[in-house]
Amino acid sequence: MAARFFCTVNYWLFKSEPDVFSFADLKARPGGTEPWSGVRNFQARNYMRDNMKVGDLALFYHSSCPDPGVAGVMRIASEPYPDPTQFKPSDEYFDPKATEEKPIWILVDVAWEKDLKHHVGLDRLRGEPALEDMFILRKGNRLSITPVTAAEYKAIVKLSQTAAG
DNA sequence: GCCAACGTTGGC
DNA sequence: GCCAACGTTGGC
Repeated sequence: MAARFFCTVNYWLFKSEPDVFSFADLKARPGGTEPWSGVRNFQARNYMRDNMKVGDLALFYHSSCPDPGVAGVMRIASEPYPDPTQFKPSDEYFDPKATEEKPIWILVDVAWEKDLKHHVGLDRLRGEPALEDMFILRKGNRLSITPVTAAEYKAIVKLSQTAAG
């Protein structure tokens, strides 16, 4: 085998309500990059703070909308750093318990990576045997950021290559 | 708008 | 540390 760095890529899934921030919105940002602000759940924060690496790939999932499902692929584009919205009293994500010295909420920048040929709807995710253990398909799951296995990621990209039907 | 399910808060 | 109450999420 040729010498190379052993560098594993991890896979993730990020939920967003497309009315608030969609995959198309991300793509339209300068450089296709956006700080993923507003996460106010400790488990989701910990994934960003402790487990993500620059270059990891993430599925962009549209939730709470007429056609929930995976809309595209993005890439983790920064190390974790404090979410600036926690410090701004005027911001809807302001947290009075957070200080610049002791921030509570952490984010990463994400960047548009690639479009998928077809949106992969929730019904198709649920119908795919390779995804039966997928985190977001488990009953009651509400986490906005979840890990995805390489096999799950591949299965979803494969589904995206064909239209629903 | 409904409701199941879950995370967080706060009284004790 | 328990647990009831509350707020939020997200599919339908």
